[in-house]
Amino acid sequence: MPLNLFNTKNTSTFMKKNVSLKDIAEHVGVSTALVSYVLNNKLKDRINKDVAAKIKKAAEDLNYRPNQIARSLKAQKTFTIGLIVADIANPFSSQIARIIEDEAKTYGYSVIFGSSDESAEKTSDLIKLLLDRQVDGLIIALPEHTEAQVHYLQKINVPFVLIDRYYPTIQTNSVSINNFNAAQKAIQHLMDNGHKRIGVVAYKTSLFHLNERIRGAVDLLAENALIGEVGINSINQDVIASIDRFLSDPDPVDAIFFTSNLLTISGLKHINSLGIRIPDQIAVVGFDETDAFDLFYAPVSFVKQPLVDLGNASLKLLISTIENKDNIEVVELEAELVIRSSSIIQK
Amino acid sequence: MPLNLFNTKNTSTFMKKNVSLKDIAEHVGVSTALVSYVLNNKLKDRINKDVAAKIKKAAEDLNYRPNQIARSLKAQKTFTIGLIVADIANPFSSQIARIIEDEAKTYGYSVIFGSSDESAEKTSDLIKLLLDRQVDGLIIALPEHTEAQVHYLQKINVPFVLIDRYYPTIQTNSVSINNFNAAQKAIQHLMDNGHKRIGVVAYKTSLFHLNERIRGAVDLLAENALIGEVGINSINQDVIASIDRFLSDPDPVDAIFFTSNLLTISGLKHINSLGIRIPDQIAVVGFDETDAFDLFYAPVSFVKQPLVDLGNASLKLLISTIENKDNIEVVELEAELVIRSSSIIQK
DNA sequence: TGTACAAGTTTAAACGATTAAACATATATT
DNA sequence: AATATATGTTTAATCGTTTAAACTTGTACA
Repeated sequence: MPLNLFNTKNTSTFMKKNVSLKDIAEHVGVSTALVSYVLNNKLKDRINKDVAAKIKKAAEDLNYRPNQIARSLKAQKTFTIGLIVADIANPFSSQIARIIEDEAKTYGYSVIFGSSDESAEKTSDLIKLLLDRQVDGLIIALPEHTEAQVHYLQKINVPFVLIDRYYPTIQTNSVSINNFNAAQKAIQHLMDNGHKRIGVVAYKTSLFHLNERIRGAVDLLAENALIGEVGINSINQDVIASIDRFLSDPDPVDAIFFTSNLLTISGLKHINSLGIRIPDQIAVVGFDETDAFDLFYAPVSFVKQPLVDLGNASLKLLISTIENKDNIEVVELEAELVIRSSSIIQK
Repeated sequence: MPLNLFNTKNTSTFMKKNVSLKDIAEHVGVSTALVSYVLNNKLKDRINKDVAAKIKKAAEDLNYRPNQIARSLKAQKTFTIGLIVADIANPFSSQIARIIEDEAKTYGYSVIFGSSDESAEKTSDLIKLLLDRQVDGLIIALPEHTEAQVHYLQKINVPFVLIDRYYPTIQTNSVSINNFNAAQKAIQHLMDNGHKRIGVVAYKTSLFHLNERIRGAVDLLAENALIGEVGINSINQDVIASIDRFLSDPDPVDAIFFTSNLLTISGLKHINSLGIRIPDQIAVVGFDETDAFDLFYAPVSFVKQPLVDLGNASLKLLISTIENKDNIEVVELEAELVIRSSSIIQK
């Protein structure tokens, strides 16, 4: 076998060890305790200034960085929070994640995230994983059928905040919008613009927050409501079927309210493919913001959730729960209707 | 002050302590060492089966879960990786994040993420933060002017992989697409479709991977190239100026290649507002995928990066580096041109 | 009867930090 | 001179785990 001068394998055993308090202590000739006191600015008035200076210099010279794992173990606190969303690749989730990341940083916390894919089992697994890693608290967007997980978290007394989704029958910290009102804003707007027959495209789900959107719409539409139900695993197919049914109805729709961003996008694609003009033939209101709405030939009106407020409120609530605030808080924010041309008939 | 029967503050001092090996040991009446050996299936052939069964039962009954922080400290390994992206709220970043999350999980790793906002300083801070938390390795999408950070990581011998962006002059692990080829695919396609005067909208940056896109385009266009430069902090403004200049040129463009998703979206909005029809008056090719491209009246042709391959390759490379593979690997993947109606003139 | 070995378990150190308590030594107070 | 106080530093335990090494007891064999 030829000698390979460039083979770095042999040098790879050399791994620079991290500098510890012990290294500094030995370097200066004092105990690790003293080094710790100096670097943490404790016992300030007791410590010899020259020694303190020497220790600080040594820490600097050796490029000392405290091992947060060791700190966490001793302090029984990791300054890490777990964030469980449906799918970090979904813009709603990733925008929330970004807001929480920034807000967490201002409190000295880092974020470990996980995607549940709307699966209760994956949610369980993620909760366990994050708790095993000793996160100080959790922010969770729950999928369906996770009552057991919520009760478990309550039983073991872990700080957590539900975001976006929650169970109205279980008392927990939660931060969400008022989905009933949000839907009513959308429907009322369509009615105010003269639309009589309004279709609602919504998920077939047990999730309370999504059903509130339906309830808000139906409350205004009464027997005039046409509801299209969409399975989470057959979005395109069911959206198409819903729209087709809305149009072939004896009294066909003149407006459609889509109750999520994915439903809106799927619906707009189908309306496009049918050659139906928005808003002249059908008016449209969507839910949640995406670039696609801006760029659409008739910029899409939509219900805009206050993402920054949602993210910040959930983080603040979590931190105060971690810091021993013990009463439960339910934060409900109002969404805003952004009106653009997809729902306004030109005169 | 009235007595508040519902005040839970008083009970809040009760905090369920996590069950430790010591608790199991005391419960069964053995040493923690034995408990550890049993639960980790070590020394199998030496341990009394009845005792082992008792220990396992106790662990189960007490709902024992190993403290990963303590494990990490002892093992000098956290099974956590740090992911630094420009902005987790950007679809490109969040899609990559999702892929890395999934792939990491199959290796037993978790992901802590951070957004650099294209700032070299924030990148430094994030690297320090993540290293302080003892991540086993890093996957980083670097912003400009971060050579020092790369050299620092090399000096302290931390496993890391650069994704999307890298310095061709610094030997590091990296995973990216061939941006030169990607741009050429886009330009060649436009030329093949009879476009003669092609504008290229690109960031004014020192980032190699972005300049490769320009280089690829210019290589084919030669003196026919019209380049619009866009500052990262003035995207809309500069995109508008570039397009206006392209159009008012004595020899105006008949096609535009946008070299990122944000540039594409910004450009399409301006083209819309000018009432210019795509593809009849101007053909367009974008970069990276977004829902907005699908929904556009002329679905947008775009350069599609192999996100799944990028994510998986970077994670695999990182893991093998963590596990002591010592040679540097540069992975370069090919992007694919997805052709739709925005770049095809109807006959 | 003494030695070797196997079986089963414990001891103790280690990971890197924090911190109450103890310990020296010097200085002030009576 | 004896005692109190201030100053400066160390000792040792702790967080929860892992694991090499040591220890105990029993059994087999010469």
